[in-house]
Amino acid sequence: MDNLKDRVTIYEVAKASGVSLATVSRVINHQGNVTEATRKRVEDTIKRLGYKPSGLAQALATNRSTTIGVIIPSANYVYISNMLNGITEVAKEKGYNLSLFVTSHSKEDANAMLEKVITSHVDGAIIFDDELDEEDIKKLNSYSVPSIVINNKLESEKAGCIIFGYEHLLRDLVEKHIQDEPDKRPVFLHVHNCGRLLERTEKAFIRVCNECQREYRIFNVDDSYNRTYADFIEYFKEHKKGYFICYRDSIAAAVVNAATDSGLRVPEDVETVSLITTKYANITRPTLTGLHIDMQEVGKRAMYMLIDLAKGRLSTKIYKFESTYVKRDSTKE
Amino acid sequence: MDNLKDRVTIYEVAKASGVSLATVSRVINHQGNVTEATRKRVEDTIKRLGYKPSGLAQALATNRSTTIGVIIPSANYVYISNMLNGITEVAKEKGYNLSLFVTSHSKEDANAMLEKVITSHVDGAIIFDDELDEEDIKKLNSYSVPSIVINNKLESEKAGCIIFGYEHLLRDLVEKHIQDEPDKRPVFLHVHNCGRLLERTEKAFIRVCNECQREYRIFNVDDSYNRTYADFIEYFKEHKKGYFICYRDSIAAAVVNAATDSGLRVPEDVETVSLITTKYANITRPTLTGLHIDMQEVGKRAMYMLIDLAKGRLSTKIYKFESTYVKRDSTKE
DNA sequence: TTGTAAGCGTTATCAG
DNA sequence: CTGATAACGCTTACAA
Repeated sequence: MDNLKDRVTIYEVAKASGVSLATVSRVINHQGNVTEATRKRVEDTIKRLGYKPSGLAQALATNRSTTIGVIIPSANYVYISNMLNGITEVAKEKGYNLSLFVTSHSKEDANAMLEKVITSHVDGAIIFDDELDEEDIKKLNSYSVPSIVINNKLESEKAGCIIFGYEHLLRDLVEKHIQDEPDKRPVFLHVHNCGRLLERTEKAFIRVCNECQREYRIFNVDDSYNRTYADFIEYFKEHKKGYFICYRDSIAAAVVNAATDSGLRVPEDVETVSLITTKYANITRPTLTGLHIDMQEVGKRAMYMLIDLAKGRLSTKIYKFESTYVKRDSTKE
Repeated sequence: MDNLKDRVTIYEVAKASGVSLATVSRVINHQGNVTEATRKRVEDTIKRLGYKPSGLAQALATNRSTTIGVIIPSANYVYISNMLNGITEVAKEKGYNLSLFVTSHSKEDANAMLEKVITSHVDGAIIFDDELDEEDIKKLNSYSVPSIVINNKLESEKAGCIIFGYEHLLRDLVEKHIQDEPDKRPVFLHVHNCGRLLERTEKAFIRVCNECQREYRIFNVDDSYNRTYADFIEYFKEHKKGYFICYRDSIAAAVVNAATDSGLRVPEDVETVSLITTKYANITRPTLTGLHIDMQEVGKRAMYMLIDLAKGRLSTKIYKFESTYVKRDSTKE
C-alpha cells in the first residue's frame, strides 16, 4: 500500500479474501452476520491491501452522504468562525463531514451556492446568511435538504431555525440611557446592507427613541475598522460626545480608538455598545461593552437541531438565544 | 417543482423530453454535438422538472469530485480563517467545492480526519496542521490525493508546500535589540505543543542569543489571552522590563495589557513582537509590532498550486512567503 | 452464514 | 447527431 496506485475496490478485497462483495460490505459496515473467522480474514486483507471504501459510492448506494452543508457569507468574521467551530465539534462527535459554501455577501453567489448545495447531495444544511430568504429555504427543502436557518424566523416540515434576542435588551438599554444622560445624543451606526439583525435592532432603536421623544441620529459607516476609524477621527473634530450603538466590536473599537486618539474620554464623553461581541472586546483598552451571544453554542445547537430534524424528531423548531449585556469599560453603566 | 419529492433523475428528464440519457448528459455538460432544437427541448424539461444532476453520481462516474479537502487544527484562529477565506475565493473562481476537516490539535483526530479525507474522494487537499507529518502526506498521496502542505517543507510527485520565512527576520531583530538595549532581557514566550513554526523560531532565537553571548529567558505560557494576561499581571509584580517574542498577537496583547495595567510603560519598559499578526494588531492600544504574512494570499496561492499540481503542471513545488516586519507602538524600533 | 444480482444516477464508448 | 450499454464502487434484498 505504498505507491501511487489506482484505489483498491471492494471487489479486489473480496477476491483476495475469497468471499463475495456482500460479505466484505457487511464487514466494513459492522452489520449482518459474519463468522468471526471470515470477518478476521476480510479485515486482514483490507489492512493488507490498504483498502478504504469510497464515500461517494456509499453515498450513492445508500442515498446518505453523512455530509452537512454550511452556508455563510464569509469565513472572515470572528463570530462566524466561532459558530463554525461549534459546528465542527458536533459534526466530529456525530460522524458528519462538513462542506463549506461561502456566498461573499452576494445574492448571485448565494444562488450559485444554493445550486451547489442541492447538487452536492448533503444530508442537511445550516444557513447563516442573510442573502438567503424563505423562498430559498423552501427550494432547498423541496430537494429534500432539511435545513436549520440562523437569524431568520421560519419553520416548516423540513426546516427549523435559531433566532437571536437582541431588540428587547437594546430597547431597555437605550431607554435607560435616555433617562440617565439627557444630553448625550444616542447614535446608531448604520452599516449598509448588513443584514436582518442590524435592521431589526435599528428599528427597535428608532422606536424607543420616538417613544421617549428623544432626538437621535443614524450615522452611516462602512463595515471596516480602518474606514470607520478615519471617519470618526473627522467626526470627533466637531462632536465631542455620543452614545454609539455599533454592529460589531471592531466598529466599536474604531469609535473608541478614534475618541481616545482625539483626546476624548471614554466612557465619560463617548460611550459605545456593540451588538455582537467577541473575545476581542476584552483585549482593547478600554474594553468594550456589548451584547453577547455564545456563537460556538449556536453552532452546536444548530447541528443538534439539524440531526434531529433529519430524523424527523425535532419537536421545537424555533430556538431562541437571548443576548446578555456585558458591561465593560466603554460605557458608564 | 414545489413540494417534497424524490429527486428527479436524468432518466426522467430523458423520458419526458423523448430522448436518451446520453443526450441529456450531453446537454448538461455542454459537450458533444446536440441540435439546437433538442438542446432547447431538453433544457426546457430540465427547468420544468427542476432537475439537478447528482454530484455524487457524476463524481463516481468521472472519478472527479471537484472537491478540495482543507485540513486545519481549528476554525477559531483569525489567521486560519483568513487563509480559509483565501481558499474559498479561489475555489469559487475555479468551481471547486470545499470540505472542511478539523483536527482539534489532536494526533488521534488528525488520523481520523486523514481517513475521512481518503474516503471522501477529494481531488486534492490543503493541509495546515502540524499534527500531520510527511508520512501522512505520503499516505494521502498513495491514495492519489495530491496535497499542498502549509508550513512544512516537503516535496514529492504529488505534493508541494508553502513555507514561511520567519527565522531570518527574527534573528536580525533580536540581534539588533541586543545591541541597542544591553540591559533589557529578551524573553521568548514558549507555548507548549504549538507547532513547528514556534519551535523553529524559538531555536533561531536561542541561537542568536548564544551567538551574541546574551542572557535570555524562555517563559512558558498558555495559548490563551486570559491566562497569559493573568500570568503577566503576576510577572510584572516582580519584573519591570522585558522584550517579549510572542506567538500570536492575542498573546502579545495580553502582555501589553498586563504591562500597562500594571503601570509599566510600553514600549519604554516593555516591548513585544508577535510572530503572527492579524488586523487586531491595529486595534489594541498601544498597537502591536510584529511580523506579518498575508494569510489570505497564502490560501489563494495554496489553491492555485493545488490545481496546478493536480494537472501535473506545478513547476515549483516549494513556495516561500517571506514575513515582513511591521513596526507599531509596542516596540521602540 | 454467504452469494447473486439489481439498483443508486451519472458518464463514456461505441455503433448507428 | 443520437441511442444502447457498460462502467463507476458500493448496498441490500433475496436466494441459497
